[in-house]
Amino acid sequence: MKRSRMHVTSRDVAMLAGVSQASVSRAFTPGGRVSEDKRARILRAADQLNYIPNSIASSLTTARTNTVAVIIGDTDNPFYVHVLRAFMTALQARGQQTLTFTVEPGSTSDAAIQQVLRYRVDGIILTAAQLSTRMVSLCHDRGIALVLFNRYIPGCAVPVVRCDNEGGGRAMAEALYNAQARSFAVLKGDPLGTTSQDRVRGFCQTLRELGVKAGNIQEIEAGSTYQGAQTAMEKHFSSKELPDAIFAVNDTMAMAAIDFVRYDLGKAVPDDVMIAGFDNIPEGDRAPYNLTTLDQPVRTMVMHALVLLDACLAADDLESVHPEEVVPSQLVWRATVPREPQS
Amino acid sequence: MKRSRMHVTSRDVAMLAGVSQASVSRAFTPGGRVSEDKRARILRAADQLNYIPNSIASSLTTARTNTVAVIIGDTDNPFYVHVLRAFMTALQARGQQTLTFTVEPGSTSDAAIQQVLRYRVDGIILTAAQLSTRMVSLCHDRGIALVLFNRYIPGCAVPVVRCDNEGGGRAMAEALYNAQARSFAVLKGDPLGTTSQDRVRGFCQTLRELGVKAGNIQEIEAGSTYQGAQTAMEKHFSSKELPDAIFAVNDTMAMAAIDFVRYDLGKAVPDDVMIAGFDNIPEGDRAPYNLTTLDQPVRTMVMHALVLLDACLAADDLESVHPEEVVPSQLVWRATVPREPQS
DNA sequence: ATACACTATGAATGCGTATTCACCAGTGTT
DNA sequence: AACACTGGTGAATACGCATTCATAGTGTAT
Repeated sequence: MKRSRMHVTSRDVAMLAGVSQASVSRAFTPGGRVSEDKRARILRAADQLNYIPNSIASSLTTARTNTVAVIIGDTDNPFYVHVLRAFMTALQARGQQTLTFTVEPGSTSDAAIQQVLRYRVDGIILTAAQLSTRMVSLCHDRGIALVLFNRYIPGCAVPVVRCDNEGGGRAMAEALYNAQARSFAVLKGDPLGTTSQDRVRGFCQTLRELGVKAGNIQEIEAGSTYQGAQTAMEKHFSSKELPDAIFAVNDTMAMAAIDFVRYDLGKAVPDDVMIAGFDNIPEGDRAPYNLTTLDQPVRTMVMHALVLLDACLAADDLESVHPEEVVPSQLVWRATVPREPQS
Repeated sequence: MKRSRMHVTSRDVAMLAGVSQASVSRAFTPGGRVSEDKRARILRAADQLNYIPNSIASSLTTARTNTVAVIIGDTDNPFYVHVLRAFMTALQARGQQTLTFTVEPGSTSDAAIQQVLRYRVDGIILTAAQLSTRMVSLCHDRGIALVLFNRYIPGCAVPVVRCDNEGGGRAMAEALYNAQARSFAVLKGDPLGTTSQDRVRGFCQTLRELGVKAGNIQEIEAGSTYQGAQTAMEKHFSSKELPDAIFAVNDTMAMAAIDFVRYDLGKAVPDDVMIAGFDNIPEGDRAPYNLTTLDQPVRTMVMHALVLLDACLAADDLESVHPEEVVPSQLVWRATVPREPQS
């Protein structure tokens, strides 16, 4: 008796409504051709039986699961948590399911993708995680849309949405230079991540173009987390002198740098050292930090990613779709870098 | 030609390996009875064809999707983000998929659950979100495991894992009282959330038992977010005097309170006012805050939740499973409440 | 009136896998 | 030598739905 109502199928509904199973299916399919009165009768019967369509079965015939996998590499970075939230919200609004995966930093997302492919997701969005080209072609062969978010694979034509990381680095270099900084440190993130690489490259290159000598640009591996940046700061600046400005490749690290400078060194930001970040996470706007940073327009980027996803889904030929959508970042002036030149 | 290899099925593998489709299925099923040499041959053929089993099809026959839905209500609270991460990690480690849903604060999770039920998830974990009893029975009738996390529905026998929120509130009341606080404010969270309710109740009740008059306990609706707490603080304490101690129902609000006291009022914590939170999010441990709070053992709670989930899955009769697992919180002494009585 | 376009409907079929059933070949037991 | 028993195997079937095909019904143009 419990069992009997555990699995109400379209057939049961059909029986109660006195129609064929096919009609029930049509009644629940948006474009289905059923007369209005019959549809009403069917819906009433369905309601009475507490019928809930089985998406699994439907996916089997339609070869569409209406599910998108989001693979997120760096859950320690609040920015990517916000990205995940934005994707979940946007996908939900579109009536799609979100299959979420985290990938340990350092390891590749191959296993996750392999797993995801079993579930025949319609598309995959990959943020902040490594990926082998083998997996790319695996997805490609299966006609599964794959969109990279803020990451790209050199020499591999995959749809990408990313911030203009290099441009952001450039802009920040100019901003700090204009604020009269002449010696610099860069807190670098994941060495394998193109995001960090590009930001650092843009930053350092621009500084050199501005005439800053290489000796005055200190590149520091900081592991991309708060902890990592903290220990890196400790290691480099406990005894040695601070540079004029520190550019952290993300806000979390910038916050660690600020905390270290203030609470361990007892110095002031920006008076003793300017500090800037990248991402513009909401936490950076709070009173203790008031962090000058570069805004990544998450919403816009997410939107672009989904548009790209749809394009892949619609295209019969995946070959035809592999654009690269590059969104500019924008400098957000706050208190950790003086706005006006100091003298 | 592209199409042809887009859907490699077990039948294709069977053909190449010269066996029946049934054997291929057995070769991929953990307990499947196949001879070793045949299994090897099958796996080789599968590898050659890039075969990936179709979980959708398999779910249709087994009535198991190996997928768990995690519904999260309060994505603004870092604590629940950590909870989500913990669940994702744990589920992944168990080889299960995570279907993630967010629910707008204020709205109920009924729609999300309805949606999730279509996908025939094996279980649902609900954190920080409202839920109607109607949905509970809907899940129940379908034999779908439902576990509430840090939330319960009064008068409804659903498996629950939660922190001893009331006990935590009590402990904090004693701690603050022992630190010589005599006037208090409580920053309350979601009025509908049992979490906030319980913490507040435990706190206030204990204070009264300690002899604090009701007039010296100020209950403030603060909406559970940083922003909410900030504006609540502004509204209540811009002109009026501060109490001896403020207990925020979660760490995020406590951080907002600290920031407000320091940066807007220019007063000191804990010298001018003690401030305590609840949850023990990692951010509270950083230098600017050093927040005294109550630790919720997330890992333990997540583990309990999954054990409960398994129990529901294993039980033929869902009726038999509806325990309530209550985990104690633990006071974490840091700097925002003086440890020794001030005398 | 006939042909035609179009809609509403049910019967039948297929999606890709797990599982049941029947069968067969060995292996040891009495 | 007859027996039960075990493990390996393929044919056939079921899972729940979408979709195709054929049929009947309705109206419009010829």
